[in-house]
Amino acid sequence: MHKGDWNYIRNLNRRVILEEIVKNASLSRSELARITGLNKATISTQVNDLLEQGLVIETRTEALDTPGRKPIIIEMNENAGFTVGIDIDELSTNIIFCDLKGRRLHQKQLHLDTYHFESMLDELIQQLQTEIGVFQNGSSIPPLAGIGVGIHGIVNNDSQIVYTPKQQWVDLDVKTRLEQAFDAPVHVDNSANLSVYAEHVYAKHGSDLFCLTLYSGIGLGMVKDSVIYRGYQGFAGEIGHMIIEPDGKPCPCGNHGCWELYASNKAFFKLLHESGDEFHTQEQVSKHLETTDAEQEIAEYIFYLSIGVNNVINIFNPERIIINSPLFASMPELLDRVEASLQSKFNNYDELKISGLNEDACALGAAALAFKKFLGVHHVDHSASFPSSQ
Amino acid sequence: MHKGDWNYIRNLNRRVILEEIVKNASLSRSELARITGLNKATISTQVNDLLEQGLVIETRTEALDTPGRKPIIIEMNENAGFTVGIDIDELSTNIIFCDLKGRRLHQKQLHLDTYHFESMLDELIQQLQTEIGVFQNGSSIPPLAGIGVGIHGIVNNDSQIVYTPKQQWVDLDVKTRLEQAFDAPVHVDNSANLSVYAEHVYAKHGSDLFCLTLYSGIGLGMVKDSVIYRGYQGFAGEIGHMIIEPDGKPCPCGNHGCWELYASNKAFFKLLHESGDEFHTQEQVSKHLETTDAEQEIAEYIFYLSIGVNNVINIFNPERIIINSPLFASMPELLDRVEASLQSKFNNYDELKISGLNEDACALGAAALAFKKFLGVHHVDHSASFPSSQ
DNA sequence: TAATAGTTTGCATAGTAAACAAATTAATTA
DNA sequence: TAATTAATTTGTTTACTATGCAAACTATTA
Repeated sequence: MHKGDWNYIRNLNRRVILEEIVKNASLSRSELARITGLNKATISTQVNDLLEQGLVIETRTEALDTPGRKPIIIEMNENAGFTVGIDIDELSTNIIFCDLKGRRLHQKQLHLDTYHFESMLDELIQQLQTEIGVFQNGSSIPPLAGIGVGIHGIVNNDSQIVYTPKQQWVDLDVKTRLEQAFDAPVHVDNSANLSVYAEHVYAKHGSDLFCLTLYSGIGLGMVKDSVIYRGYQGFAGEIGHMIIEPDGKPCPCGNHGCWELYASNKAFFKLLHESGDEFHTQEQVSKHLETTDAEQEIAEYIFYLSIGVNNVINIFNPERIIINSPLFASMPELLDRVEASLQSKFNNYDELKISGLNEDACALGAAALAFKKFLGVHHVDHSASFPSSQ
Repeated sequence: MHKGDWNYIRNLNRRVILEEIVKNASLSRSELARITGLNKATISTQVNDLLEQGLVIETRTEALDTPGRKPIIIEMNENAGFTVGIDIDELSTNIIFCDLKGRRLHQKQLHLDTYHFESMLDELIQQLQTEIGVFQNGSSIPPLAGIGVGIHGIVNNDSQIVYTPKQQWVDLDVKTRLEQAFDAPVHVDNSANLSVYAEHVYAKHGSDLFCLTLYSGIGLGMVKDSVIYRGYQGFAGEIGHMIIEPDGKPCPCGNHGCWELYASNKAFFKLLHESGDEFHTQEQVSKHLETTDAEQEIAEYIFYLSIGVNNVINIFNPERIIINSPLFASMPELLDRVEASLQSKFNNYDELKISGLNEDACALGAAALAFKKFLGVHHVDHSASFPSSQ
């Protein structure tokens, strides 16, 4: 708990005002005063400061059919900066540029050899420099406001990579290297954390939000009161290694019967494989399922997935759970079967839904994190501007 | 996010100061200034306000062997109030009186017929009035500062009882009745939440704390940054119904293989019963185990308990987990066996320990909650005054 | 005398209320 | 129809206030 002096309260109110400007695409000073409860005079001084800093701009409105002076609209200055979100996965690296209104400006998929960390990093920096150069087109307007990086592994609370199961990275520092290369603040976090953060930022805000990412493993991201839950050392969310089958399949983690051996997307592929066919992409699987009945495999998969979802619900009583999974994206009807399996009396949640962000969630969340840090706000609400390519 | 004005900042600093006075049994104004970073003048005005309100008192110190003026010690005024914590369980109701320094003043065990809610409440109110009368001895000094109530069931965020599995209470209001009877604020919460809160308040503060209560069921209480995690509607922590054995034993909740069917204290009793002997109290069990080898039952119990503990660790990456269990209280050596079973690479926690508060945790937490609300602080640290009977 | 505790005084700051200025629509009047 | 007036809303200015801060001051004690 921090002491309060006039500097503290000034920053607090600045934050409150900025958060509203971010949330509501167009606001006048008097609307800000109404929404925040702050005095009109206070709003004026604070907004004028933000104008001087170039963070926001004034624009005119269309004529209104109400009497009285027309309001001057305050909005984010798009030329004040842009953010970059990077999702470094084993096989492909997803890069998304966003403007300060949260809109997706540019996107690129890189294919880096992630097994050699240093050369991957060199390659990433070089390619990113090219992309930024093209985007800024010679000038340096808008400037780079910050970079967010998602790692599929454990990242501690100081943006340091602790461990990644796929590449076996141990204690590596991507933050410092990128900060030196781009002279902008870099924030690194676990991909599940950034995915849920993206869902949080681009969806209507509730008190809490949980996001299950089902790919080669299972990740759980949790947002409570706009804060990502990271655990004591940033290790939270290793829910894939929740044991749901004692003496079950052996897991590289050292235990038996971990959830992700049964309910990850990879586990589903394996189930199909055991029944004969081999698949490597979701498209192949979807096509296969159109013509072939795989009721038994699907039933088994849903059975185990539902066990874990039941557990998450009983532990957290979440308002909303979002499932980010290629399988569910292509077969949304499976969701009903999961919901039907949640039979416990104590299962209490408000909404279970499928992600609309899918594979881009992590990179978008990374960009949103960079944005949040750049502005110094606590809450980012970009629900008004869904991050389409346009 | 609230706006900041002079009133906000004044309360903020008042809270910071009060929290330090609560935490450190004896502090002078100048020490407060050093600790909080606030100016000496600010401390003086704020402390003088607290003195006027009668919340704190000044006492003299012993002679120090340092030069300079002796400090005036500020401490909580014990005559400013006392709190009551009530743990309403199926068979017995535990009542603890605490002073404003967190010390246990008085304790009483009541045996109420909890199956008839209304008559239980009448009886409770009457007995409590007697207890308070005896304690205050005719006068009304110290006054009753607040009452906390722990319920073994689901309590929503408005202190309303939603459901208790044992007594089958549904949608009942204990708060209003007690507030009318005692003219003091009443706060109701789930017993696992209050138990972890007690551990938090009476232990050295860390960033987070998790407490597993193993009695007839299993409860999980979570404290993060001094805030009890309650979930969306206050239903969080129903971890006893986490499924750890698919198609396992049937549970009244509607599912199969819930954790508490395998790892609650009751489940251990059942295991022993299945092997021949029947026990009803922990003393009987402890005595039995002194003479009889029950290696097989213990091994099975530890096996299932460890699965759930593994899951908690992987989901939360907690700093500390506390086990509150009659079995572990009488056989602390079992803890090593649990720790030995946590084999996952990802198991990351700092400390797994056995509760020192045991059956009193809930009532102490209830009293601490009442204290917190009474003072209007966010953090309560009573680690200096372990709540012994003296 | 030196050191430490605590108070007093005057100042700086940022928010507030209220008055004011500006801009715009709607109604009224010439 | 055109000009005037009223009403309404936005945003700024001004005087004021509460509170924290720094520094000077008083009090107390080895």
